Amino acid sequence: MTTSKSPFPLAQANVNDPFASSVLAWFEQYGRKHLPWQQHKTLYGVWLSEVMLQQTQVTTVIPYFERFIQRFPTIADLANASIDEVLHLWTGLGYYARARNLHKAAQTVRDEFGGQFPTNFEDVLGLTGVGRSTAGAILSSVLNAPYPILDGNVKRVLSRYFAVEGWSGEKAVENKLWDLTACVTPTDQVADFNQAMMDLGAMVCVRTKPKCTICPLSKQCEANRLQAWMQFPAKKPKKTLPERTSYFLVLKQGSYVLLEKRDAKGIWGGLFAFPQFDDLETLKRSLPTENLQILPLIAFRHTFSHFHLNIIPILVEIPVTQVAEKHGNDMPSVSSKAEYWYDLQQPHEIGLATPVKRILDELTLTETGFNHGTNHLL
DNA sequence: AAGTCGGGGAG
DNA sequence: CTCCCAGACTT
Repeated sequence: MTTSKSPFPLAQANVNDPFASSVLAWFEQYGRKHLPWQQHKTLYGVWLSEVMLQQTQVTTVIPYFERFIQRFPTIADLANASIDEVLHLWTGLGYYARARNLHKAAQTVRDEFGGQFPTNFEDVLGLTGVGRSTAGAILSSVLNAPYPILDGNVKRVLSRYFAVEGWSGEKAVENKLWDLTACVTPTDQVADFNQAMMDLGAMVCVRTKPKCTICPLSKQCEANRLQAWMQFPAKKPKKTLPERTSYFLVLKQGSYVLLEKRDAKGIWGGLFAFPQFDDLETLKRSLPTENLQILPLIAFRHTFSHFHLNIIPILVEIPVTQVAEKHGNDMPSVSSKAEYWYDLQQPHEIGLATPVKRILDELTLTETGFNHGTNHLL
């Protein structure tokens, strides 16, 4: 017999406590109950939604979730799919490590849990891409298991209600917020309560101009009492994003464009992208033959979490010869930097970063003649 | 503890 | 432009 003490405290409140009862009463009347992943709840569907929702707004996730579930109705379907197809369905959603982790975790479920998504907290937490909050969200949402959650919404509600000082990026503040969420989360009706806290944060206790007059917690909210909602939660210390410039080689021959598969690690990991260079000279030296026409397309900026990237696409067209018609349509192997000639007329389902997809879409418009040869990138 | 990972919604 | 979103992982 074991008394394994989890380092993660369970929900500790009673549903009749003022905090929980107020939140649950509000949820019954105003909470969101018709989101796609809330219908016919399954561990798989809620898991998928929670991963997609990491650092991503609900309205953005919905169409991705629908497409993903339709293509991969079960965990087995996901586990048995190729990573390229998974990344293809993730294209545009960002944070692509989530897709790679999701795919790997699906294979873990298949191989180590007999295809059944685990219901034990430690097992769920062990799946790659699933942290404490996501694990708690899944098990509480589907099974009413008594686990607290701590996402951006809950952090904001609790930071204001208890007037918590400091930025949640600091470990001490993070721990304090975890203690608080465990304290206010009831042991019953956990699914509704956790959903209610997120809905409150998303609909009432919003970042700017919170609707305190209609908030079920305003009577006991410390920030409201102090008339200081803007001070909570403390803002992340801002730093000016560094700026970089890259040249994208758009090497085109007929309807084919050269892409290469990026390393699994790093930015746009596992996606296909144009060969990327720090300067124009290096790009030119990489060209297969001399005397090819260099045509700079319109430059644009793409912003990541931690830097700005100025992108200068360089179009280089290789004349179509008889010999050149024989581009292999083989997908590159798993080796990094594998080359792949992307056919604008018959695009393969692979993962593409948004700026790459944008350029390819423009090329496709030109290629199909729909745009009468006007390239918007020019 | 700090840095790394996208892209977009909203102001 | 700024700020941040149902965060997790790596170093």
